[in-house]
Amino acid sequence: MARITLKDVAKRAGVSFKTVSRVINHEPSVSPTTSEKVNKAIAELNYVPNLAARSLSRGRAMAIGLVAGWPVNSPYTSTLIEQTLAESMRNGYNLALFSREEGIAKKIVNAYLGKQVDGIILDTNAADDIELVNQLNTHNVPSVVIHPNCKNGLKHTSYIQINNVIATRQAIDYLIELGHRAIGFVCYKSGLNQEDERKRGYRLALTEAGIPYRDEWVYQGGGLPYQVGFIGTTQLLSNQKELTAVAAATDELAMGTLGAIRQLGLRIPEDISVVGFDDISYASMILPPLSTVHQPIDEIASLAVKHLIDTIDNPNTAPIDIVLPTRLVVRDTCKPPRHAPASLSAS
Amino acid sequence: MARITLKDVAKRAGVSFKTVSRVINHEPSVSPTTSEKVNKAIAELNYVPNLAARSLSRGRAMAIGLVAGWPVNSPYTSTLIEQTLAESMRNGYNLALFSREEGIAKKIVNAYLGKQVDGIILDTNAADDIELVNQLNTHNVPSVVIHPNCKNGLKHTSYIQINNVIATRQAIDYLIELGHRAIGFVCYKSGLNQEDERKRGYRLALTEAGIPYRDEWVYQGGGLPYQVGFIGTTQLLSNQKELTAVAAATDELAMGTLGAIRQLGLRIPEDISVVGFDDISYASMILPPLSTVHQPIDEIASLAVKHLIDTIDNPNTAPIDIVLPTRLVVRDTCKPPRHAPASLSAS
DNA sequence: CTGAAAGCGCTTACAG
DNA sequence: CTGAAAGCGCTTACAG
Repeated sequence: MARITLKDVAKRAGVSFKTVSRVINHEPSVSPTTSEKVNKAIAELNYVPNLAARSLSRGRAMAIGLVAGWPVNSPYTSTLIEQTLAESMRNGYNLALFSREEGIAKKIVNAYLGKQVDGIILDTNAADDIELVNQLNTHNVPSVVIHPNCKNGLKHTSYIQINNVIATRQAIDYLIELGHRAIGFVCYKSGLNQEDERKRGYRLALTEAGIPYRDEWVYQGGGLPYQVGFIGTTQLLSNQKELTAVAAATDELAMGTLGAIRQLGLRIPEDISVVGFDDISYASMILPPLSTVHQPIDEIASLAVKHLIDTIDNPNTAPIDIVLPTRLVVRDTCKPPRHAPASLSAS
Repeated sequence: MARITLKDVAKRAGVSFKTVSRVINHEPSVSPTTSEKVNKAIAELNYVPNLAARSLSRGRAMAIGLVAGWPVNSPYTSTLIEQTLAESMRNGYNLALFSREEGIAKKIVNAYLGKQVDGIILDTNAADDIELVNQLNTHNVPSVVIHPNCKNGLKHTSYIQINNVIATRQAIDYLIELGHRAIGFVCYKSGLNQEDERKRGYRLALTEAGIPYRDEWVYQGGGLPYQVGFIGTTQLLSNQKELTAVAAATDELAMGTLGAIRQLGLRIPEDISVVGFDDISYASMILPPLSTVHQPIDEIASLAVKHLIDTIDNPNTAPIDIVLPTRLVVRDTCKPPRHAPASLSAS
């Protein structure tokens, strides 16, 4: 089965192959009759354009690259991949996936220079990528960075993120409005923005509600998400009997929190309320469904892809620096505490 | 910054551009002196070959496509993607991801004919893809199918899978050896091979140990994994007080099983033993770590990629049809039942 | 509205 | 061990 090319179609349709090219690319200047003839030939021959050839002559790969966080199979990363993939295909672009590894900066830049991808989406969540971002910028690679852990004020790079302080406050405020005053907080210990900001949000919410912040209410651990959540919650609830609610800095942590509460023989939400962050798909799939703060991964992904393509189409497109809103999703893990203090809710 | 090409390098190194091409492709017939000169020029100019051009002249995309299951962010699918990605990059191939959607068959075939990918890995787990597999085969697309739900005896298609009956028996046999006789089984209701085979494995293990199979010990539900596991286990344990262990047909189901057991005020593994299947990464990350049957996704992925590349390199490569072994992973969710019957273990 | 030419950056035979 | 030619299948200006 020899490859069918433009010329074969042209011959069959009785036109020049340039005209066929015009039809394929939907250029306006083709008479309906001709275009119909050509389309018929294309269908009969089952012709498919060779993208490599187009890529070469057009200087476009029609593919974008995604550098995702590790592990790829974490709920956050895999969802980001899923949504980025969907949006790319919707826009006629292929998605090439790259893993974060030794020498990735060079690999990415080469993929761009070698025209395998037209631009890069980089998820910096929980990663330190200054070097990589700088490289992309130096080589003028159209790129958008998701959840930047730092911004270098670069001219060619766009940023998309959420406000973790506000996000956390949405959850803690909700708990406070329900009447909780003794609220534990479980998070990772790390120097990463996300963790620091979420902890700051927790503290701020408490303080502004007139509840003094206490170090004993906060557990910061290192290790695997579920285990940090499980161990942290067990410790918090065993030592601080006054706690009526636990907020976990991520839903993955919250999974451990739920397990720990049950293990302690307590009920959710009757005895202890729980709130998470991120709204990973598990949040709504477990029992009881987890109340959490929704991080709009789908919007992030779709905005990232669209803006990247805009930048590819027109290199003069101004970079964006956008903060997307988060929102509280009330499900079944929160309830007023058994002995609610007389009207505490402020705003 | 104009693109740097073979010719620029050739000029700088003072050789013909053909020689540069030889050096890049590590062809043996180049004198060390020349090759050194060329490499120097490449480094100085920061030259990167244009893959689109190479693709065009070589007829190779240096990329393989993966059609993964939906949702992409399930533990199984995302891990498969992760491992396929790693192995592809290790072999110098890019990975293009495709989502299962309307018209995917045509899209995939076109990606191949249009030389965006050199071959396809198709994960059929929990999907009915006869049409797609047939299409790939008809168009001679090098392809390997993972977990085929059916095999058409096609000449150009390879298969990689596990034996779900044996896998399940490994788990149930283990429980039986520990002394359990009343073992519940939670699974999805569906006509998919995987479910049917796992249920058959459960039944077989029981029967061969001289334990009569009982329908009341099996829960088959539809819906979200965690919820099926949770509801099924709650129901099983509430109605069949004799049960001392629960086997879940997948680890995702098992997550729900664990939640349900705790909710009932029972302990794992003191009161109830639990075993899962698949060994998703969560299995070892939760508390208590889940005993389960390991499905070698990494081996599956790496074998799939390697065989696919072999087939791409040499179209006469004979298709493979391989069943990879699974193995029991003992962690902390199983224990002999409280009142173990006097020596039951057979083999 | 349509065609002939040149070129995208590489590689594959063919010579020498 | 190295070079000159032709071509991969398209597209981009340039003509008519």
